[in-house]
Amino acid sequence: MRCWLIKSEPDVFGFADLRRRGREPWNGVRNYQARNFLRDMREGDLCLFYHSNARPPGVAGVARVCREAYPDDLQFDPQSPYFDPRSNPAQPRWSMVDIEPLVAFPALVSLDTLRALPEWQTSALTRKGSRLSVLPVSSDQFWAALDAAGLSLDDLNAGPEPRLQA
DNA sequence: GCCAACGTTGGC
DNA sequence: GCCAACGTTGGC
Repeated sequence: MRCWLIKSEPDVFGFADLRRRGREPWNGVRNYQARNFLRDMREGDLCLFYHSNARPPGVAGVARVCREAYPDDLQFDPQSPYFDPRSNPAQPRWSMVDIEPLVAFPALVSLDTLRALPEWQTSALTRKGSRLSVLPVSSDQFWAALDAAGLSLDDLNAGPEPRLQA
């Protein structure tokens, strides 16, 4: 099982939204490196759900991949901001996975907190100027983030988050 | 294949 | 709102 970090702007779609939805297609990724990482994801992989463009930015919880990569339908929708006129259904350019919420962090683990952890020194997340929205995370980094949230393996094994009311 | 112009990301 | 860093586009 691999670990990942995925970014989302909470004003647009935050971890609480994922808890309300129960499950969500992770669409709109339009960067080749990030897309390739999406395609590497396997069912059951864990994702740190990161809030970008937030004050403060940081990890809000853990999600789990519940469907592996398939074509992102928004690339074919002319009404969508994610429409890509150069893609075609025979050879879709962009992919998405489905994710579900697993554990909400009791409190956000901020970017500042991650930066202070030795495990995170080498991450693309903490590297200045890096804008990658999907990136691999080592198991050391994953557990360090979970520990910073005050959580343990037991909390992950407790199973999916109860669905929030919409 | 180079590279200038442009658009976007995302922390601050 | 600013702007540094980065990716993409397209003329040549």
